[in-house]
Amino acid sequence: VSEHHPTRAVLLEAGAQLAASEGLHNLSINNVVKTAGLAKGTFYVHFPDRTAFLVALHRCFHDRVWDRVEQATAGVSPGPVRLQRAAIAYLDACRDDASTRSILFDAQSEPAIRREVQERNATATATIAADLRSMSVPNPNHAARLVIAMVVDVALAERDARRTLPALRKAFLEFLPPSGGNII
Amino acid sequence: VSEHHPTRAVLLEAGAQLAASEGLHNLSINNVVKTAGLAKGTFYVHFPDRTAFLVALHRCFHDRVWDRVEQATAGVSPGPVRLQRAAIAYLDACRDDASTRSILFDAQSEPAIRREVQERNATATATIAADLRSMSVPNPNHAARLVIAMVVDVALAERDARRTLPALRKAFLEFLPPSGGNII
DNA sequence: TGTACATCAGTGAACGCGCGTTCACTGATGTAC
DNA sequence: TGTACATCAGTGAACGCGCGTTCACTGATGTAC
Repeated sequence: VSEHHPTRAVLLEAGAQLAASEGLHNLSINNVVKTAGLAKGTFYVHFPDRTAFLVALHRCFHDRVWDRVEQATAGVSPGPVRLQRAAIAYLDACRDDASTRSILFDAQSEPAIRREVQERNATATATIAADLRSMSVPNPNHAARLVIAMVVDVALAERDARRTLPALRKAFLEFLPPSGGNII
Repeated sequence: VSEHHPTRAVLLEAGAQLAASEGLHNLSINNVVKTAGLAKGTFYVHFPDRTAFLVALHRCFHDRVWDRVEQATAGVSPGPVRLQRAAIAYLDACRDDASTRSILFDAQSEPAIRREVQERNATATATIAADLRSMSVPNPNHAARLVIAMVVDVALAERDARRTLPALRKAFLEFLPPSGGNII
């Protein structure tokens, strides 16, 4: 099975579309192939089982979002500016993606996805910790974890509101140490 | 159906026990009645459907935790001390309750539970906002929301670790404005 | 050019399974007279 | 005290349903000679 087979992409797109319409129970294989306009057997040509599909779906989502974060922070050295730019790029990306809640939050009730999220978060934690360390925050790794918790919460709130929530973003940025609040 | 019927309590206890053993899929009615040692029909004597059961289960959990928070903050006026005491009581209660992850986090993929959590969080937000307001935090309501996000994240981390994580708690308390870190 | 064969994405009927829910029934308890 | 009836928590077999997964098959494409 090629990693970039077109039919595989059709299945993943159908999955993202169903994830957008509230809830993990919509993400049954029956629904996915129906939405994709393919036979049920085709699903198993491209994915060994449902879990593998969910993991692939999550990777797509994360890659999409992470690309935007990297684009926004390319060439910026660790510090408060990079941290703020990363957060804002992340929030904008999540706000624009209708599958955010299902894939980022709900899907964590599947153990396989939770492991995946933890791995991805480890990368993000390291980056944010570098920013915080350069800002002389005492506990950079633990603090980074908490920053992620806040950003994810803002992302989910904005997704539910279907728009940017500037006051909430501002409150978040004010939680960051000293120099915060200067580039928004 | 009496609100405090003993058989009802047996069903809820069985539910809490199953929630403790990783995952919402364990919380099928089949499993609940098997664990409770009752016939399947008995379930429907006490609960109209599965959703109502999950909501009741969540209320039990929340009441248990909230009692401890109120006990820890009784008579303390709004401010940094009350905020810290509430957070610590909350964290201790969640750490000691094996069903924390399933009921606080995973169950939110059920719309009915999410509504329930949002209601309960509204109460908590109001209390925390009062504390923050007395500490002259600019955006008390939004800030309170973010404080909850951090506390919940710490609670889940401690639950997974099955122990208190003092460094993480410290990092959290240091995110709180000025006077923070003085009573731990 | 034509023929024989291999490959492999795609198909869809069929499978067993566990789920949530229903319902006619049981049997203990309480009440009326 | 004994009898008739009402109540209602508890029972468990049965229901239909949608799920994830399997598998023998199709048919288009590529390769060998």
